[in-house]
Amino acid sequence: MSGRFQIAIHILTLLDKADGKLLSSQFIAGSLNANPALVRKELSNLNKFGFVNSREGQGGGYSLGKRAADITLADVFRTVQTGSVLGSTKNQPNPACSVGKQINQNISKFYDEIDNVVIGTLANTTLANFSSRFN
Amino acid sequence: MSGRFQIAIHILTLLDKADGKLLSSQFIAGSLNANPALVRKELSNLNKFGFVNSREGQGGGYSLGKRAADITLADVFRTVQTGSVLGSTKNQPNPACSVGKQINQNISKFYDEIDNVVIGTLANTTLANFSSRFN
DNA sequence: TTGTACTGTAATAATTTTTATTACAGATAC
DNA sequence: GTATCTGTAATAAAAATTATTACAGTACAA
Repeated sequence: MSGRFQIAIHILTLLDKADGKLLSSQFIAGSLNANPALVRKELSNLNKFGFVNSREGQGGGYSLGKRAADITLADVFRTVQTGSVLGSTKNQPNPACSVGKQINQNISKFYDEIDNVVIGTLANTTLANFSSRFN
Repeated sequence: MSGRFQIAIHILTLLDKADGKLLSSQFIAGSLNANPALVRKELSNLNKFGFVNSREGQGGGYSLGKRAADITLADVFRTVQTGSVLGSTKNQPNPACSVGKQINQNISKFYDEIDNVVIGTLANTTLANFSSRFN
């Protein structure tokens, strides 16, 4: 997987600490040491899920869209999740082989179970909780 | 993450089904629909961990190095694991920012916890169990 | 109403990671 | 000795990720 989850968490932690004050993508990118356009893209995605508010124009920027106590890391994870945490499952095994024929189905089902365990665990931590670990 | 875990599981399932009979990397690659050299590389890695035996020369090939009931998917996962299941943590945030300064440490610790949950769950399934799901 | 400082988003390029390919030395059976 | 394997390295191709650039749209403020 990419580093998107970490970026999303970082962004949301900053916004929580900002306590309602708007932060610009440039400021956030400065903390992340990443590209403002990339950060805006992630912010745009978080906005789509309602975890972030944005205001355009001069003096604009971003703020949390929900209370930090009402955002779990499972929620955040879902915004960036693409495949399974155990890896890609896009092999195209040989259907003439009895194992090859069934492996994708068996792996998929198994991977889904693991993903659910991960999400269940992530749901135990809120943004407020995570954020409180910073001085 | 890459597709290595799936490949490793696929290989081991084939070897379990082969029931001691040696399989060549070419045969395995045929089932995986992947490259023999890549498969040998993964087999070589599994061998390093003792989960696979190999025999060189004509008529050679690979077999399981332990009983399928004694190999858990957590064991297999460890052979291919590089970073956390939640993604790479190689950002270099701004140390001048109070969040940036501490985020890597906090994320690392948190990611480790999740990885442990995953590994704990994977430990509940043995290769024998997984393999039995195939007709 | 014009300039300035933002977001939103697309297009493209650079980088990194993953996978494939090729090659060949070494081992073993026949 | 020759054919058939493994072991491994070097290299190339492909895919995914991240960075960069650009610019239209929006809002504020002088």
